[in-house]
Amino acid sequence: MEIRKLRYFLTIVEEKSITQAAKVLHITQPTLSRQMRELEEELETDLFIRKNRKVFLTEAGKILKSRAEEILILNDKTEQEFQNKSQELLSGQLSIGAVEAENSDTLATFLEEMLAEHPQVTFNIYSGTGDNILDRLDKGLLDVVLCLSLFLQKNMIKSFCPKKNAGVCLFRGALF
Amino acid sequence: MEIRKLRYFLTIVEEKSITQAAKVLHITQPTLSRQMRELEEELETDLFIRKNRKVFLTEAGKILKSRAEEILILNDKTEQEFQNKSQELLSGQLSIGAVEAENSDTLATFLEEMLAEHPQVTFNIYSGTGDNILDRLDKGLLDVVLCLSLFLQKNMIKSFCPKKNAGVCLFRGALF
DNA sequence: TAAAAATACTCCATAGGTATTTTAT
DNA sequence: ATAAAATACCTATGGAGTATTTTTA
Repeated sequence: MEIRKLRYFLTIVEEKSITQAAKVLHITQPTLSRQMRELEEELETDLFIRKNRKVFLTEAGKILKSRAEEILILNDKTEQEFQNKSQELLSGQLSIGAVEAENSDTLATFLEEMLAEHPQVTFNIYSGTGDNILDRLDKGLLDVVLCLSLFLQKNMIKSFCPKKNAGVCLFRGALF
Repeated sequence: MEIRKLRYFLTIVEEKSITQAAKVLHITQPTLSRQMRELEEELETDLFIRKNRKVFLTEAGKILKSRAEEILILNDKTEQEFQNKSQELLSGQLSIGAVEAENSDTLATFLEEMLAEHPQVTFNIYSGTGDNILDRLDKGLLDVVLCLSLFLQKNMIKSFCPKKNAGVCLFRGALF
């Protein structure tokens, strides 16, 4: 059962005619007729009753109609999402401040994930004492500050990501 | 965006490897690789980062993962529904009693819908006075009695379908 | 160097088209 | 008689395979 056939099916339901639906879909009537026969064979059920030069739904057809509507709505919303947001992915240069060297493992993991999630992002890493980092932060030189949650300095950390209890903290942007 | 490609995509996510996913899907690695490139081109987005001989999801890939899961669950449930219930459709002979001739329009509409919904059902129509119909009903000769709701006789009607306020009433079976 | 992914082709299944027949009003 | 659906047959797109090269740990 493929998306295409479900879309063909729903168009026929809307147009109440295979010929009319074929016009809407910009395919020929025999192609559409055969595709629907294949869908019926696939589901081992009749979906339509041909009567009075119109197309009626069987009980099974009505069930498929509601299911197909759900599936197509989800599908189309997903495609929309990618059409609209394809260029909204995070990109650019990110300046990261790491408090001391003790959390280099966390930093490595974080970077690996970031690189996988945001391939267009490049990084600058700054290491230093808490005061040093805080200073750079004040001057707007850092976008992200990384530190172990045990050593979180409340006056320094404005937002904390609860998903990662090792303590990845963001100041600018909205990564999480 | 077709169901098949979404299924391929999710298998790669689960297996964290194109080669491994290809084995699971019983297709070859180059086929799967090309299908995913096509999906990426279609959505105009990178979905994977190839790193450390493993496959990581990009941000866009993570979004598609959750959407694809929803779509495939719906799709598979629908297919299941048809596999299991293909022969459970209503069939047989239905005896219908119509109170007088005044609701022939309602009867015609009802029959048209029934025929579309239940192609394997054949009908017998009995027309008569309320008493006449009630008599046939008592003898078990009628399955369905049709009448206008204005003229519903409470002692006669055991169940009434609220969806159709014209008054289509069922005694045996469970059409609604 | 070894394992996985990407490329370059070839093949074929099937979506799609044209011409025609069948069916039903 | 006419309009819609079905059937038969042909074409072509793209899904799938084999062989090979490229990449990276």
